[in-house]
Amino acid sequence: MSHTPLGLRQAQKQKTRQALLDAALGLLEEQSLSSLGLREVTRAAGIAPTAFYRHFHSTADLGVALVEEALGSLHPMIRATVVDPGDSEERIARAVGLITRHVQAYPAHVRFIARERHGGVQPVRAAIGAQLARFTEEVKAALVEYPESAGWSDEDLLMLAELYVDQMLMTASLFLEASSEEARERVSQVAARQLRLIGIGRRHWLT
Amino acid sequence: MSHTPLGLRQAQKQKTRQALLDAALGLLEEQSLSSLGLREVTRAAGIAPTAFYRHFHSTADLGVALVEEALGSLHPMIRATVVDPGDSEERIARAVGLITRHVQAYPAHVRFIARERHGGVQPVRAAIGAQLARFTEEVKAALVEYPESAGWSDEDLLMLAELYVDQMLMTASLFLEASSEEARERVSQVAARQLRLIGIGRRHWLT
DNA sequence: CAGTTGCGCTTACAGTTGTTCACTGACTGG
DNA sequence: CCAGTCAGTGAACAACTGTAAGCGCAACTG
Repeated sequence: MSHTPLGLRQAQKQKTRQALLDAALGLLEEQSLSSLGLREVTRAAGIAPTAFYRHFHSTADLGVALVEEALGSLHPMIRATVVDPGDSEERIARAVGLITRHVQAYPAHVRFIARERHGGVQPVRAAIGAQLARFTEEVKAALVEYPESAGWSDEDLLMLAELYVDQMLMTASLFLEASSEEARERVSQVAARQLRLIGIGRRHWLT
Repeated sequence: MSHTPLGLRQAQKQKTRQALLDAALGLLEEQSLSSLGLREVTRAAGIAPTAFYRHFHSTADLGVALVEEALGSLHPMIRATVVDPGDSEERIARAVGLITRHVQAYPAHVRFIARERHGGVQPVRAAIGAQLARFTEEVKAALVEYPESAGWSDEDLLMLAELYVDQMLMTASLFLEASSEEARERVSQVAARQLRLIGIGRRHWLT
């Protein structure tokens, strides 16, 4: 993303910073952030415990950075999906497919977000909430542009956008829990059906 | 619930057991189960650390017991709500009101469930999942009895029930985060709208 | 009534935790 | 080239953790 030339030193620093983030993400697959120890992370990252402070004030701080990493780069993708051309059935298939691929590509990130969204660390919850609010706002902005949205109040558009965002997250989390290929197929089917039902409600909203 | 006569001794035991559960629930307001220490709990409950083992194998075990306490007694209520008489608008108001009151009466329980549903302790996640699956099944069973459900496939009924259950939990969690009375009012409004939209989709599901 | 059960207690141990401090040595800018 | 910066180190700290062993004493059983 941002490639300011970057001296050798800063490059190394960002490398170990990334090592810390990766190590933490790995450890967080089977515990939550509030129980993640600083020493535990540095051990997994292969550095001395005290070096941790060169990068983060605390594990909560690291958590906020992880939120950025997991959700920060997702905004263009969201907008592209909702704004997609095609009839509603095609859009649904595309959205579900996109979630599927994202979960398979970054399972640990998705798990982290689902877990810490309601987790025990306030700043992290706040960071996730802020990012999701941005998503909702973007989805809403995309919805406005549809002809079907004529006559919709701002509040109604927002509640629909929230419904979509929550549904998206719900589906992603269900994908994580699905172990077999059949289970994942079922999650896809159900998610598509639910999106279809919401779409129907949307078309008939203004009686 | 179950009042087998119960000697003095077992009564005292259940009393300290409850003290442990209450203490844990209190501590879990600002952390997650995976970081909850056994000593921490016993300290808050006012008993010696080792006495913990008389009641639970581990904190994960205690977590499972908390799931039972939080969700076990909720089944009759669920069924009564969904099966409620009245037109759909009345039912929506009743459902939202019921969630509101439940969250205000047992905020810590609701927070615990929302937090640990995707939390870092597998057995607890499993216990919550099982209870929610029961809820879903009950909602589905209630839906079948509506005349509007004629012609619905089993899978469609299940996906609708899942949508309702997830929505219910989502709303409950939003209530917790809402600090002011206005914020709570807004959550109510949005939840009602979303249920309305889902209801519309439901009525027009079979083309 | 004696004998047993079992809840909660104290003491103890080995590990782990977050944080401090002073340090080394490679990179950096003038 | 040289003085300064700063990412990472190692040792040390008090505080904390889960768990084991065994005791006292009140509540049960027959």
